[in-house]
Amino acid sequence: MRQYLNENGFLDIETPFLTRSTPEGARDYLVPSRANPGQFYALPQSPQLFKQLLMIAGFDRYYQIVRCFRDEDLRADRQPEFTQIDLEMSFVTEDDVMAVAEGMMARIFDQVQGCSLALPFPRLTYAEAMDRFGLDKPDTRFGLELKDVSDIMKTSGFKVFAEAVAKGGIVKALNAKGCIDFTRKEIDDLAALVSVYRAKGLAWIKVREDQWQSPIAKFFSEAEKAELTRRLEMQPGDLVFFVADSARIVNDALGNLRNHLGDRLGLVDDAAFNFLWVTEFPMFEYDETEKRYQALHHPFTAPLEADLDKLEADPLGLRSRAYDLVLNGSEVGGGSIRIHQRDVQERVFKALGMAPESYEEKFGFMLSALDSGAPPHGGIAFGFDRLTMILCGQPSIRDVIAFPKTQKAACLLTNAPSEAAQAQLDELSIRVRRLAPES
RNA sequence: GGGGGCGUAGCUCAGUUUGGUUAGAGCGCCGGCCUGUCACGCCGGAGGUCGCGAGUUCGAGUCUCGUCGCUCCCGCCA
Repeated sequence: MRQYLNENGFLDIETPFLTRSTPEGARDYLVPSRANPGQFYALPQSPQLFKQLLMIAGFDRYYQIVRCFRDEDLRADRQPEFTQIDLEMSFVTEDDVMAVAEGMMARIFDQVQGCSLALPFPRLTYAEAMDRFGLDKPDTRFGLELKDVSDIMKTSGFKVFAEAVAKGGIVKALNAKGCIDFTRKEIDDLAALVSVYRAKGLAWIKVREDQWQSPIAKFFSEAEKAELTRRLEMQPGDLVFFVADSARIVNDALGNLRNHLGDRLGLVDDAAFNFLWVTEFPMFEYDETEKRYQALHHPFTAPLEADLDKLEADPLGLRSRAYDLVLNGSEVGGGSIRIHQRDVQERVFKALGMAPESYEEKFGFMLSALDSGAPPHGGIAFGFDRLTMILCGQPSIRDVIAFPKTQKAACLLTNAPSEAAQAQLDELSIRVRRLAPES
């Protein structure tokens, strides 16, 4: 990686770990400042602003293999401290960043796996990924694609489907080819699986030679059946699943069901490395709890030029110049072309519900840097641990991290975290509140 | 914050459903044999508070309750 990046004119530059907390994004790890009682540093979630400032300062190709910190709950592929291969380039477009990323992946896979990757990697827009796979990180090692059947179902006699469409939701289907022998219990178990993603049910049709065996088939007209058969390519022996709800729930449920079935039916080639770019992510999503828009990627991502007028008019319809690198259904990298104009950056902050005083206080240094003639720039960061995990064929990120944290973010070796001595706390002007033993 | 799984020898695990004498296997370890295959073979051996604590029972690895830990998932992860 270093060789590749050095050869391509990238300069390795370190950025601070003791930095300031930023409002957007994951929960920060805070570090108390002894010299400034009552004040705290935050460990960086990524060197995002620093690398942008480096671009503005004239370093046109930067990289860093850097530890990042996010205080969120752990998963099989998530540690609270993790390593990114972080890079940024000036005067570039998506294509330039992707080409560098592809070249680096090709080098890594050639040297580590001895396999040559086909370049360039396929690209899929976010909209198409969601439509066909239900997830923004589709595993393209197998088929089983989802099909939207909302238009057929909106007038059907099956009220659950028709009403879901009437309320602005969708109905999608997944044809599990040849799975007609699934037992009632197995189907019930799959229904339980999708209920985790808030799907209220899992409808199904077993396609027999002469008829459909299904709790819902009786609600469909002959015309509807014919159209379903055509669109879902239904053949005798097939088992077709349906979920109706909001688009978010339907995609989440069927997308995860698809991955489950792909694995269970042995459709996944373990030796394959399927890379895929997902592009044109939405700029914002709506946070129901906080009642405001949130950046899907981060607030410094440039909106798609063609959508710029939606920034105020239709924030949810606004697409961004963000891209993710997906490998075998796992997000292994993500980046974007950044905002390099102050007025656009301010409009984005405002769309996020931040008042000028607020963003001036938190990001004033960034805004004034943009004022000083920022070049168009963009970059990407790869999850090094996650990439290594996949390269090693391991199911857990802990398998490739020395001294990993447990799921409760503890280190069993050193017994960290631990209580601090009173003298240390005194120096830091920190008073610890004891939790009540029972509550 | 919520739901599930697991905790038995140094390691990986079986045994728990239907409670019953000395709790098993593979690998590893120790000793011996073999000795032109010191990552082979043969023989023998050491090694376990069955996570912890209560309870039920004549009797608990097995059942009940509690507790601790690990783990997977949902939420969360700009």
